[in-house]
Amino acid sequence: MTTHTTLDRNAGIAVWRQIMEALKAEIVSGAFEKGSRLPPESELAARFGVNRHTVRRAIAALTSEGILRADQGRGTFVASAPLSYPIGPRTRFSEIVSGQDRAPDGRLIGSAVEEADAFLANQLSVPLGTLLIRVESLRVADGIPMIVATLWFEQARVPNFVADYAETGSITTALNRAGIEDYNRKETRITAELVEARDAQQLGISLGQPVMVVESVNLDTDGRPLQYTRGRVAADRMQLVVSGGE
Amino acid sequence: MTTHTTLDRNAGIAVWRQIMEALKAEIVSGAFEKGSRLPPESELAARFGVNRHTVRRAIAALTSEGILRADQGRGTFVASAPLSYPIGPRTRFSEIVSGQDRAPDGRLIGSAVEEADAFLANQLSVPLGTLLIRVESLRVADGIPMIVATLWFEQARVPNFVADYAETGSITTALNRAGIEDYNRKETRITAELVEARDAQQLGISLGQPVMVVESVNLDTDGRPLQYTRGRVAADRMQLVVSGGE
DNA sequence: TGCAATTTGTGCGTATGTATC
DNA sequence: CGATACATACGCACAAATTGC
Repeated sequence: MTTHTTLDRNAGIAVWRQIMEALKAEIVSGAFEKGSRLPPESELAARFGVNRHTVRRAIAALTSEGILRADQGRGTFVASAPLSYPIGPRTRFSEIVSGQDRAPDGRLIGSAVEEADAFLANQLSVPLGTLLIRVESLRVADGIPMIVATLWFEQARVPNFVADYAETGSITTALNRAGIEDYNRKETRITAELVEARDAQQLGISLGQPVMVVESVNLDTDGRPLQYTRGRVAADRMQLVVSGGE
Repeated sequence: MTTHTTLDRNAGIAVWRQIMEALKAEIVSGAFEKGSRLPPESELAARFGVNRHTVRRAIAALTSEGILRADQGRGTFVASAPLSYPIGPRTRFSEIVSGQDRAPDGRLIGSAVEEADAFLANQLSVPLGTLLIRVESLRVADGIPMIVATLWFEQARVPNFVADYAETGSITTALNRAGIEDYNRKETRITAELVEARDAQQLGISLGQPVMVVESVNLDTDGRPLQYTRGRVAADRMQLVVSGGE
């Protein structure tokens, strides 16, 4: 018995793409580890009830995404599982990405100075109306956009943040230059929404696709709120992982 | 300026479906209120850069979902805007993630015995073909459906689980009766998808809405996998909270 | 070394679905 | 409502690379 996706032939989504998503989902959730061999095409075709060509097209799409690699005569192998993003007190995008052998980058999309409204003032523990720096950034792994994030800082604490971030592409480094040596994740709240038009364009995904919305507050070493972040994560490119082990 | 949705011509997703999702996203995000009239088909066709037939097909699909209604000679109208509950910083369901299996109201939807496929065998560390109990359950809070979950157990370990769960409404209690006194969450993986038709009905949400997919494995006190769960959470009703302290 | 089995890669003909005009 | 062009999916066959005996 097949456990998961039943193929929908009249949904306006090509069968090869449905198979591609199904395979990606299995790889993401750990059914196949990195480097392991996939079942042969003929077997997958039988399992999905389609022609081998159709499976091949799904594999080809995943190959061009760098997720699979096929060797003639040997088999098809998991080249690099889609990124998983472990959430914990020391969550840092660049470390997570480089820890999975990918090249991280942070691109500055835009920035502004604005006054703290009630919500932000509460999140950052500052008086209403405090001047904040708002930064829009796109985080990229191996050239593939992963997260669109909006970050708020108290302007007085990191006056030169925008220039430093634009130069280095790393939030941690930019904060270091402002004299902030370390920080910890306080709490992370996760929900999902349909992607907004602007984010869809930045992430290069279609409208109507879901994104995970990750809200978090970082604390400095004194336990004072330093940064409030609202990230929108491309759901099909990344998986959030919460370790339950303690 | 109109944000131009880029239509992928060779993405394996039919153009009419991309337009359908784009329109749905606009309705969800409140660009059109309930009862308001959509632009005429010719105008939409021009905006998306497609033939009017293609727009008509998108509208037909939305009509069959009950989202739009077309009146000859008058126009196309928003019949029912998908409902959405605002998510605030004080959403209170954080316990459900850490103690997801102790949800106060668990309703048994169905159950079956099936053989472990490759994926489940791997997750549960059992041989391929091992008999598993699959349980479909709906978890409700304050009368509002929150999560549709599918749980798999090795049948030999909990032979009477279904009856016990149906009687008590509690997974923990049902496991206790099978002699399993305690278990721990190994890891939780979170991603987001568009809701499937069956889940949409159970959760009482519209098609096209996102759900958070929460996959987890529970270990018994010996560290052996006991249960694999795949929960679909109504994203607009619930927020997952991860504390940074772990 | 040879040879068979397995697995990916490729070509072609056909039927159906999709989108335009 | 056709007529047309293209993408999608299928079925069959065979070539090329790898592995194991």
